[in-house]
Amino acid sequence: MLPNPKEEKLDPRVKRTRGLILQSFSELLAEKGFESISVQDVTDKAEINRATFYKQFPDKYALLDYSISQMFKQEIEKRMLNACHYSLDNLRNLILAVCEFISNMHSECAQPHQQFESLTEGTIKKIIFDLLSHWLRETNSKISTEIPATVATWAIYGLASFYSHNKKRPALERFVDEALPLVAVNLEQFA
Amino acid sequence: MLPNPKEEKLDPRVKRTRGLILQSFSELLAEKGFESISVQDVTDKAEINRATFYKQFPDKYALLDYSISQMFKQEIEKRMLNACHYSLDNLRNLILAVCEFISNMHSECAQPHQQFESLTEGTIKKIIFDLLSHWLRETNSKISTEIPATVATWAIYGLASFYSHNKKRPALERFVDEALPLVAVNLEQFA
DNA sequence: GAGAATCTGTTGGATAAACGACATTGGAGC
DNA sequence: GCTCCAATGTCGTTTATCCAACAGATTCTC
Repeated sequence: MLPNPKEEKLDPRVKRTRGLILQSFSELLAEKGFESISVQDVTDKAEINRATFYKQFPDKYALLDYSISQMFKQEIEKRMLNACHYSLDNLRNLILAVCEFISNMHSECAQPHQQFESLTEGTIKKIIFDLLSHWLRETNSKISTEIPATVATWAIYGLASFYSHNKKRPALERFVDEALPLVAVNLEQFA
Repeated sequence: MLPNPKEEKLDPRVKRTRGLILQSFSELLAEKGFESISVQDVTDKAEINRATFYKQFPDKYALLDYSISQMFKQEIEKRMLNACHYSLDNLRNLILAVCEFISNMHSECAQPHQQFESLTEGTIKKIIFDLLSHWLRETNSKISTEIPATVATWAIYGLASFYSHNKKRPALERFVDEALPLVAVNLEQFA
């Protein structure tokens, strides 16, 4: 993965511990709201020591961040968006991915409150922004990528949020096709 | 479990490690023969260090013993045979359990050679013998339990082995019903 | 049958996890 | 207000796991 060339050789113990924490955390999220999940709950279910949790994460908010980024990055990798370049089709796939990810998040979590969403929003947008910046810089154009990437990031996230909150969710493909040009217009100079 | 009142409070790390080893070992047994499974194979699949394996088990034969006992004891516990006493019905259930366990072992392992069987035979018989001894001693009869338990153990194992090797396996229930009296006759004095 | 490759069982030193304990915080119930 | 209880975050010590390396044994290959 290009934008994430780290954590290859990681101590197996750390890998194992994080895996157990992530697993039990996501199971707990399916049971109850984030705020009512304690670090105790997580470590009990994961069968690890509470002190070990704090060696891996400062607190449960850091765990939430890490958990969301891992899942979202995994989604990106699965669609091979991390290993490619900017194109209208890839942009379309990215928007699709974000819409589906956020929708799934809402359906898998027991209580996806507004507060929960605002906690995850920044994490997700950061990844979108990094990916878009990577795409745009790759074109070697001399235009600054920061502004266009920012606009596109917020637009994409906003679309996905809107879509996932929509009671009568329209067909996703149609929705994305309708929204795509509005996002792409600011990126055309990189195509 | 009465005949196994040990290993309650075990270091979580040890529990985890053994679990990973057992899991990957049984997966490997489903792929290839015991002799062609190396300690390397097990630790690679389990994602633990090879030195860690040797802290838990002297060699792969010890792992086989441990694995078989764990699975067989679990089967016994599932049928609640460990928490009860001697009766014709319980004896029948025990024979059923042994027959099914050995049959399953043969169907789940890729290459259940004769050599493999002789390695597991002693382990299984030990557990049967201990359980029978436990049952018989519970009756408080003054008769020595050693001889009757030995005879019954070998008979039961022999029946199960015969059954599992039979090409045209008869209905298990019928088979056991036919064999049951021959085993029970030596234990009637404890009923 | 010589050489290469693989597996074995073991070691010493580094590091992560377990454990028990502690002071602090914040909420629930009275 | 108050007490009680549970969760938090931190610490020092002990223990299990990791890792690299080793010599010896076995198997493969040419």
